[in-house]
Amino acid sequence: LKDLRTYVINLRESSKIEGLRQCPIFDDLSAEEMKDLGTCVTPVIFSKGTFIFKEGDPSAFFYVVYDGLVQVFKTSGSGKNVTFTIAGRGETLMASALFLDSYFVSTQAMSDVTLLRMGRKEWLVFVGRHPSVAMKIIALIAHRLNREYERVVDIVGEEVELRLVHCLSILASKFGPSLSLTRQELANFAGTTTETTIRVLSKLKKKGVISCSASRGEIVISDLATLQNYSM
Amino acid sequence: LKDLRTYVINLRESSKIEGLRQCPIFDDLSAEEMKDLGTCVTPVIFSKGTFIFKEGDPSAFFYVVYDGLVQVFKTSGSGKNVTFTIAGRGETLMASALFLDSYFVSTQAMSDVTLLRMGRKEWLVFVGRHPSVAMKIIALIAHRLNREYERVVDIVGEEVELRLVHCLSILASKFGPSLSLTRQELANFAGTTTETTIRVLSKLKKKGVISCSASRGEIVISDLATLQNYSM
DNA sequence: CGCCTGATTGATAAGTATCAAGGTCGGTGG
DNA sequence: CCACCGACCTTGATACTTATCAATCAGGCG
Repeated sequence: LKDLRTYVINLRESSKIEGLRQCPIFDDLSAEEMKDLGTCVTPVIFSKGTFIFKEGDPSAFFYVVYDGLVQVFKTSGSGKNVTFTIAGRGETLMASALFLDSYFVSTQAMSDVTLLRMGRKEWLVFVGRHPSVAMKIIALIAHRLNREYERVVDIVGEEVELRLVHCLSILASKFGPSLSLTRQELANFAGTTTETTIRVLSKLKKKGVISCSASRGEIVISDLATLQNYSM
Repeated sequence: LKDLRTYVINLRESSKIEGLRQCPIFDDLSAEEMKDLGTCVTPVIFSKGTFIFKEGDPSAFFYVVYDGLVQVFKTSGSGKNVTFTIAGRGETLMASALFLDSYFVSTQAMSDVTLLRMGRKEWLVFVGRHPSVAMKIIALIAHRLNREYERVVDIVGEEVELRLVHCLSILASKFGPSLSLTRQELANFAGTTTETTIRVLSKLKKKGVISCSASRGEIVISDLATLQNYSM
């Protein structure tokens, strides 16, 4: 059992519903509707490092993160990984991909992760019956799209230093000032190399923006305000 | 009247509906529903070079391109433009932005352009009443999002040459082998400079992938197949 | 204690942007 | 009709940013 990397678990109905409530796309649903939704949903655990799905897999399940962190990324032709987002509690794993035939990104558990999942068919039917959810999904992807547009502008127009600062800023406003990330993971997120990331981080450390205690897969941001309107 | 850069025109109801029909998000609507939609829509002309809306403007209108080409882009802090897409007949101009408070990209007429537009409020009500449209929109943005993800992977992981080839490939499969673009416009699309674009194009010309007749704001792709599985 | 992963630093090379200078085409106005 | 002007294209030389390669260091875990 110990080696099993993915397994279904039991969770009280109330916990499932509470988990779903974390997800803003369901904000407009009544208690009744949430209860219905809860019955369609199965909790699943993926242990650290497991792939939840891979790019190109047929899109079979809708997922909401109940607990843990999941990395969402693509791998380039030359084998580099680019991380697009790190999903935490209450976030969906590409809710929009279910509207296409296959997933267009890969997802991997960064820690042991509990997810709530639902078959694609049921999900599509559910969304079709709840326009409010559909509209929230649109708003959500619009945000994502904008973020990617900004990332492209950043990569093309700005220097690595600024890009890394933006990434840190995004991550810090989502997860707080203390980030559990290796330099490698941050590099993937910013679309650069580990070495360059390290060099920039030391620079930022000198300027006092990030803390010196940053070691072994941890980065601590001491001055978020400075970080956010940083301009080299 | 000649100097007026934006003006409302009249169009027969049947033409409006025909224009809307070009847009795949309305595929599932009945003739009746299309007729209703048609009455909510106003045709507007923007002359070449005019901005239809700018990044940050409150999102006031939903637009479908009836005729002409529209550039969708963002401008970086350092003043560079990055083009995300070139919208032609039947395409929406960021249908998803209407679900946020403001536009997150700018749009500019690349030629004289006729658009069909509809107030934001009516649009949101309409989508709320037609789940099929909402779901098509989700699928559409999912595609867009995927394309941006791919673009990021390209920029980070591949060389300019390959990136330009991808851009040409995308444009050619959309607009045919003969593209009316200046090198500058292509450069913005690929996220590089005019000079680099030119150098790559001459290289491709030597290899016979694009035609020599490519001059004065025109690029002719002679061998799309080779282009599509090009690998330097 | 030794191994393995992640962090760090330095030297070097490659890819592109930038800057500079000309060339070509098309249109406009005298 | 011709000459000029401006927009676009082209080419070359140079500089800068960042990736790559190589080597070392540090800490946790079996």
